[in-house]
Amino acid sequence: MANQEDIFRKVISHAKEYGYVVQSSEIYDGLSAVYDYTQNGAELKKNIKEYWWKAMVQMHENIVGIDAAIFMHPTTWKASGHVDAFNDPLIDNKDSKKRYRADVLVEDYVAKIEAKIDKEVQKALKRFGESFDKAQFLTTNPRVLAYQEKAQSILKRLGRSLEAEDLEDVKNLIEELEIVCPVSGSKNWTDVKQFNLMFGTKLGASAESATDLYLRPETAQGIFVNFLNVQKSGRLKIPFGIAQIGKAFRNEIVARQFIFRMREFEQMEMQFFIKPGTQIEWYEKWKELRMKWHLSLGMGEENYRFHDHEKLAHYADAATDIEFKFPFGFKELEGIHSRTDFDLASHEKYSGKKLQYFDPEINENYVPYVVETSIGVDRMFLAVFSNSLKEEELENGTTRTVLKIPAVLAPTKAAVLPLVKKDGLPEIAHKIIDDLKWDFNVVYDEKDAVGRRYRRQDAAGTPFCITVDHQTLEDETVTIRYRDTMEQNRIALGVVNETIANEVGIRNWLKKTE
RNA sequence: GCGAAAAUAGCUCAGUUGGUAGAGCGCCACCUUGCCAAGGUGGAGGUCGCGGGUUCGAAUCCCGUUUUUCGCUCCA
Repeated sequence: MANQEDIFRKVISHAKEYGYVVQSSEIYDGLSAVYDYTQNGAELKKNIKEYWWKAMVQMHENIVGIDAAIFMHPTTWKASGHVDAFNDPLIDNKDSKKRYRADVLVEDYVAKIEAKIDKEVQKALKRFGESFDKAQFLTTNPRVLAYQEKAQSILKRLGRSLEAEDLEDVKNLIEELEIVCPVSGSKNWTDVKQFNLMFGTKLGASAESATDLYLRPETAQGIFVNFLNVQKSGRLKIPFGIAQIGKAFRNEIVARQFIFRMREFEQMEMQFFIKPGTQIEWYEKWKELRMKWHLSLGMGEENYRFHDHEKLAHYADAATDIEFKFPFGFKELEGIHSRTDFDLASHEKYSGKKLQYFDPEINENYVPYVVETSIGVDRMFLAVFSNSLKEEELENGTTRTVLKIPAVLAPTKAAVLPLVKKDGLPEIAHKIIDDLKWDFNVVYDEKDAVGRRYRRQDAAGTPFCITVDHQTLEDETVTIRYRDTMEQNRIALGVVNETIANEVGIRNWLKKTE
């Protein structure tokens, strides 16, 4: 366990030292759970997104990509269920330090009253035997009636207070009912606080006329509200998918573990619209396809697993996570959900617009079902980065730090190194750079012994080093040195570009799982 | 948000009972070398997370605060 923590610490400090990730606003002591991607991190992130986009959009004739705005009409979030599901009134017990949802505490109390009613019924049943009329008993027994009245008045008051956002009254209610903490047994409560997991903001310059807006807590809704626009303009036939990459925002109570859980994060998701009744088939299909995508990067089959949800979200009828073995254990990397027609049907209801598809095969209109694949860009970044960082023991007893980022994703594809900085070697190296930079991110380095330069590129994650030496002057060949194996080959100057292109091309990587 | 621990140079860390801020690596310049890191010389870089207090004097003791890590809690 201590070892795991050490590894994670190394990952974080390596990310900083080699220009991948730093804490946001570091000079002002940072901002909790917000991180910036610096030069190499920005490239890696961009490459991850491109690898996903090409695999999903470019390689599927029936999937198109969109880019919806972060701001959306506020009603969107009522329709999606986020306004209700993301608003929790919470209260802490000062003695046990436990936190509860205030409404749940009250509801539990009511449940106890209902249990008492039930007990009365059981007692009566015993007393009167066969002739017992339960319905009549419930409407006439004075004790039961008193319980019922109490339960109802509590729930009414709770509902009223929550509706009016009168949190003080919710606390008063808890105190009046003398609800105790199940753990400490004490009535020593804090005030009730509202935790809204969506970030709110205002649209409109003046305060009076401004509209309350939310920063989107998921990108999916931008796809659902545009379902018909895209389907019609693209003349798309079911089954088809709409993909999107974009930022989402959640005001997490606890946001931690580096870039694993951030308040501002980026999602890559695809909503696949299908005929109702075919969802299981497509759900299984996408589970398989998405796992193949992950495995194509060669980061080790043993580092992935499916985790099926037992408790399903309000919108889903089947859900699984692809989990990855992060330095802190197996955690969710991607979610695959069968969302039914929940979202489109809900938007129909709230907007009053029909969001249906006319299926010419069966001559019928229907609200399509949806299977969603949703992966966190930042989590994917962390998966790639943490899995790539290795400390290797070499034969000569020394160790090397190497960042074995899959070449297709590596920020810098090659370093060009003159063996010495004289005899015209730097000039040749610069010429090679001038050619390669049309196609790849490349760097030049002439400082220090070449062995040390190799190690420097290893640690930065550069998969190839091209070295210009004195033989280059004679026969126009250079050596290419491979980061992962440390092997070198001598190749002709004329095939350098092609050689690298083969190694980093998306085609060759994605084909690995076909 | 609660509890615990931590914060000193870009990185990893040392700093004794409170007495003028250090090392290694890295970085920059020059010299030397030249195919798997750590030769030579010189140099830059820190008001010790921030604010307050105690003291003649605080990196060190006390209080507060911010950030990070771990545990709890939450996680559509």
